[in-house]
Amino acid sequence: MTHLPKTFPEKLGGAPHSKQSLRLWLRMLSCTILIENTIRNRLAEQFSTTLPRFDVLSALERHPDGLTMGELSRFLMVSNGNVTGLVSRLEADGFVVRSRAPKDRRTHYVKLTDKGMEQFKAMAHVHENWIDEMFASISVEEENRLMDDLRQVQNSVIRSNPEKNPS
Amino acid sequence: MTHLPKTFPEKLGGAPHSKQSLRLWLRMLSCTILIENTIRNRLAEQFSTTLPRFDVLSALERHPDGLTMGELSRFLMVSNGNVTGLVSRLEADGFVVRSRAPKDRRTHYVKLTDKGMEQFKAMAHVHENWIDEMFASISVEEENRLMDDLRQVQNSVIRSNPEKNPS
DNA sequence: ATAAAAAACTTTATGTTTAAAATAAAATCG
DNA sequence: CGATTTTATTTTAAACATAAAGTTTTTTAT
Repeated sequence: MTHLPKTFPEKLGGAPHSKQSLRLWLRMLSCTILIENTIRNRLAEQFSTTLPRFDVLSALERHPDGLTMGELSRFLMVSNGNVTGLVSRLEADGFVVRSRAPKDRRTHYVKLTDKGMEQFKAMAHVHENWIDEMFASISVEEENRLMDDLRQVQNSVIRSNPEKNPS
Repeated sequence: MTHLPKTFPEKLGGAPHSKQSLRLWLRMLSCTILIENTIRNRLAEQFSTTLPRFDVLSALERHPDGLTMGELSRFLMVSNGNVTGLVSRLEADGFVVRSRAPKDRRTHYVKLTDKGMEQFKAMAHVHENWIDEMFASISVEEENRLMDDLRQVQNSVIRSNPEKNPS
């Protein structure tokens, strides 16, 4: 169970890598949670904000022309109902604004306000330093290799799910 | 204060790997969310359950002697209050049992019931197949490399956070 | 022995998240 | 044109999640 036998009894026809993929997935997950929790704690301590709020501001900063609610939810890979609540709270705090599109009155465009941009910039710089610190003992070669391999994983996952990509 | 090496060339001149580490982190994150969402959707469709519930059952299956609430929350890397609610719901549904320790009456041991074990086994097999499918086009070499590199990342993150490891 | 501190867990308040249902506007079609 | 369908978003209800404060029990230091 924990140790692989010397003679690896894989079937010829394409048996998977035993539990190797599962272990890899669990390591990816714990690694991600570890980093996420670190960022979450520091955002709370130093900026009194939360990771989802930071993620919304970050997404909007990368799209200066604004995003619709649906685009935002797909970009962040969360449900659309989730985005509604987050944006409402951020709007109440003056960090973002919603505006209806003149053409299609169903769509709402969300944009950063000046206050939101300022707040994000202050956080982004520090946030990037946290990431740099956390990855400090990873060499550039390792980082490039990880980038490539993770891209392969993304492609593999998408390829394995032909019909619907999860929201 | 930190355990950074004495010669830390990036500290002086400027940006370390530029925004390379940030990009890597964002790719790790999107990759993880992609897989998580896939699993979440399939657990809902095929077993009418949720990922957090599956995670609890999975953790308990790996610890047949049971876990305390605190051990469980640390193992899953979630808050202790979160575990209380999850376990309460799972207990109400008959998948787990809580029992007080005779020695230390503060601690509650959580264990799988037979029903919980049966339910988990049914899900675990299918779950492993999902993972295998998602990683189908990743070679064994890539998987091993990713395992190693992600271990490096874990170590790097832990090393960068000397005082408190995030819960 | 007794008070203070620590540990294990729960509770509370707030916020996040999802799936599903509801609403509303636009596009399609007969 | 009017009916249907599709699209964009919001609302709802339940579950999930966190931090902080509270409860009970054990340990430690007087």
